[in-house]
Amino acid sequence: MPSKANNKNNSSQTERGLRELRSLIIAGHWPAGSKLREVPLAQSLNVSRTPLRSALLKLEQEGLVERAGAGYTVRSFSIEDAYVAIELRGVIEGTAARMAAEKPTQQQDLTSIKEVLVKIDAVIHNDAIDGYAELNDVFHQQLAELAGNDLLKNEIERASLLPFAAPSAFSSSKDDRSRFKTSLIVGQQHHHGLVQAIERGEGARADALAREHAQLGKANIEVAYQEHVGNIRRVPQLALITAELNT
Amino acid sequence: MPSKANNKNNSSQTERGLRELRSLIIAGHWPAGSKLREVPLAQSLNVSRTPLRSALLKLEQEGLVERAGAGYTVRSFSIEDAYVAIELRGVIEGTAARMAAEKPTQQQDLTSIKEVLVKIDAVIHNDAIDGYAELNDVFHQQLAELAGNDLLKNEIERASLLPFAAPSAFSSSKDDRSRFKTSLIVGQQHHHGLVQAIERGEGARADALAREHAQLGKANIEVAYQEHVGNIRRVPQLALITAELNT
DNA sequence: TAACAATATTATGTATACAATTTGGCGTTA
DNA sequence: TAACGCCAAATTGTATACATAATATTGTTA
Repeated sequence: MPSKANNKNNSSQTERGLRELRSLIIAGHWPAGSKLREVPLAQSLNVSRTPLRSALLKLEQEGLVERAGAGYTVRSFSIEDAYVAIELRGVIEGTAARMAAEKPTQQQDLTSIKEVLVKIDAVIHNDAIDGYAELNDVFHQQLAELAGNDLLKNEIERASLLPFAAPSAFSSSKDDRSRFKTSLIVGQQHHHGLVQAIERGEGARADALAREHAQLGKANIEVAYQEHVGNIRRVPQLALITAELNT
Repeated sequence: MPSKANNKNNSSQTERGLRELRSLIIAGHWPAGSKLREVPLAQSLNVSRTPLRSALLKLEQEGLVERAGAGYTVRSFSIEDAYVAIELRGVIEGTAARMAAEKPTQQQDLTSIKEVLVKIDAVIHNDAIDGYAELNDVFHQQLAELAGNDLLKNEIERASLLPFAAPSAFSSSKDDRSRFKTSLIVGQQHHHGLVQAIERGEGARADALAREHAQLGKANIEVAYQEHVGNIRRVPQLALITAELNT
């Protein structure tokens, strides 16, 4: 029987538990700092303790939970943490963009990322902004690959893991449609500039554009935060941000 | 009985297995790409499969092993990977230094890092360069804390995990003592400049100095690589670097 | 002889019983 | 009454048996 996907990555207990636990945490199902008890957690997720512990180790690596003596607690994030995470993603993406620009690049290396650019142009032109988030993620993924180094690509993926740090975080806000469309247009301008800079070997420009591009994410989070202050649990990506600073 | 350290972090099976397995891998005990079988590995490390699997998950996070279908293989690194890892550390440390400079800094925040500076000055003046590596690590740790954000501090630590990426990698080379001492003197100049830049709020300078400081690591690795080409297994930090590019 | 498929073997994935440690509470004592 | 230490309960750490999936091998067929 031709089962396309290998079992390990999709339907294993570890993977199921990881996915469900991750989305529960991101959704703010537990207040920051909550202790996660293995036995009741395993029961409610319908897995045994062994795959649950694997999932917890993975989530520790992703930064969503942290050890506290024995066992794990849900990690708490301050709004400053969110800014720092976005800043870091921008800095690392900038490094990748610079390295991509500084190495000899063939025309064919840029064909697929240019196709994504065209698609995003169309999405914005048609006001079909629902499809934007996915295409934006693809663009950033392609960008990460242009430097031609797996280690760097992995670090970019890692820097995009936290829910408020991802390139497409907050890209579906419906509160202020005109501000949001402006953000899309400016962001796409950054995208075009990035590809052009890489094509021309302009490393410093590519770096600067990637960093400035990440600033859009900060602006988005800031708006979302100001609009929902005192009620941030309503915003999916802000659910696990506590108003106070964490120690 | 006053056991100072908590058991979990030092004498647990997981921790023991992790430490031993890590040092075996770093020492190049297995050729890159080797499959790590759980049962024989567990036997040779005198732990059961459960803590071994925890250790493997941790090592995957550290980047030393990677999944390959079922189970893990020893990750292979190219010399370019080493350069990228150092570059990344420099970039992230640079971001931390910049943020430290850009935030209001009290005099007292800098007292402990300045003490480290004085100690390193003494070590270099006395030619007691054996103590340099440890003090250098402390300096970089203090630097990571000056930005005042745990998330950033964690990322710096992470970027310093790979054996060739650590701040003090190659800092005990005995092949070319005079070149090495030059490297120390220049590096310490960077250290002084970094603290001064942070003190004066010169963010761009702090960033640039941290990046340039990391370049010393690249230079060291390059020398070690050139000297031992075809025989890199002799150099501890280069043991798991394959001459060829990895796919 | 080469390629495919069935099967046997070996590996990892999972569940659970047990051990060791942590944690909270209670009682005693200064 | 507060603090210390001890004890008990609960929780995580570890080992191992079993289930399931991956891999190698062997036989058959074109």
